[in-house]
Amino acid sequence: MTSHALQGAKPRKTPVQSRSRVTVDAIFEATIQVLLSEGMARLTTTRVAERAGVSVGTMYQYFPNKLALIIALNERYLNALAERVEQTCARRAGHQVSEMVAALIETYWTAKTERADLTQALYRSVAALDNNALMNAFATRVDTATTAMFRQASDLPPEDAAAINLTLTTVIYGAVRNAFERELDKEQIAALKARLTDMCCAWLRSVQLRTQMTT
Amino acid sequence: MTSHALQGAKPRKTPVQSRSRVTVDAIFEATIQVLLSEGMARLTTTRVAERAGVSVGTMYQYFPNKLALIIALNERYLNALAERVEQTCARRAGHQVSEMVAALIETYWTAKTERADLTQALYRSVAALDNNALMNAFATRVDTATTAMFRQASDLPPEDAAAINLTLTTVIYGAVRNAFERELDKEQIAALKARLTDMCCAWLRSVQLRTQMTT
DNA sequence: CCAAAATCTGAGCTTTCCTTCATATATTGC
DNA sequence: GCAATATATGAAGGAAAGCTCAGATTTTGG
Repeated sequence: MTSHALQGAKPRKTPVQSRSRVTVDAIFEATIQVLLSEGMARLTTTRVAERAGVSVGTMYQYFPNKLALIIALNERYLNALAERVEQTCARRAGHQVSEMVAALIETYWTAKTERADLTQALYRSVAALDNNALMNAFATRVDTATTAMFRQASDLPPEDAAAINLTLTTVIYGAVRNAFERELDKEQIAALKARLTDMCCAWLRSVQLRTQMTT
Repeated sequence: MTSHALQGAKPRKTPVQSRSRVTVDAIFEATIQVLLSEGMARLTTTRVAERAGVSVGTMYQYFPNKLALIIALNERYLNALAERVEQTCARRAGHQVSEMVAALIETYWTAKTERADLTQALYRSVAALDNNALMNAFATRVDTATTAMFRQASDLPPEDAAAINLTLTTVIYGAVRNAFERELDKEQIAALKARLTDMCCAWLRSVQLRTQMTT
């Protein structure tokens, strides 16, 4: 089902000349703008093409259908996000868990905050896709990076990394998303971020205490 | 915008005879089934009516349009959920925060787990609506109940209730949702639930320690 | 400078689906 | 039993949107 869901979602043709690369970029940008101004329900191929300043036919030369366009847009965004998380993780090898958690939250939170409206629009567009594959692929990729990081924490038994990773990432990603779906002002958002970090660290300390006792 | 989004979403006619109440129930149940089997994208009025064993015209007698149907379905579900949370909250007045948190997680988690597939289908249907109003109304209602509960905790300064409530609910609701969107087996889900409770409690203890010191 | 390849165009075909309404049937109150 | 009211029907109108294709335009490589 997973592989089938992504079938026919690949670009029909890959741009080779520079003008077509410009075209594809324009289409992506137009998709974002339509998504923001009209919402997923009113996002049509004609509207996107019009906004991008190209004809519908051109759009269909690079995306076999509307779904493929939305999927490609999300892949683009998720890849960029995954790269940032991977960088963050790579830089924290050997540090303390608390630092790792803080860095992870920081990275994720900033990435989402930079374009909060886009973040929300994309969340919705994936939901409308009825397609788990996309998010799962991203989750797996990021999980690999974060688990590897936690395994190299200076103050954590490496064998606990996987379990701790699952808990932390679920809480962090979930909380961040929820924070953005509520309509909160900047202060509340900032306060939440600090408390989320606190909470994760408090839990980690309690876990560390427990493992010390049994040693 | 909020009020406008819900305009025309009210039932066109309220059932008065018992047979029509049966009809409306059948339509709701059919909507759920179509949502589960076909997904939001392929949910059409004809399909719903067919599944419900009524004609399209009948459906339009109670719901002015497709959107209203989806909204009504979600309202129904969210109201039931809100009631359960309110009950949970009412029963914990005067208890310790840790008990409150555990009860809140328990309630929320079970409600979502009972029909995990429906939970996910509804999450997606709201997303497709592009409608914050619905979720906001629910969030506000539940927040009132939980904040009131925390204000009556035996081991918490009442003035901290609001802030603590925001943090806890964001983390809990977010984490629960995220847990359901990942494809995890039952064991992992159960483990997550326990750790989420642990985490909230660990944080609360650290907050209590800090306020004790300054007193 | 020219042929081949790449890219672009957009009117229009087709499909899908929402919604209406004139008509028919069932229920209620008297 | 009979009017008034409530409820059900589903063919058909109409609008919206996805997608195609035959031909025009631009770029490239030699």
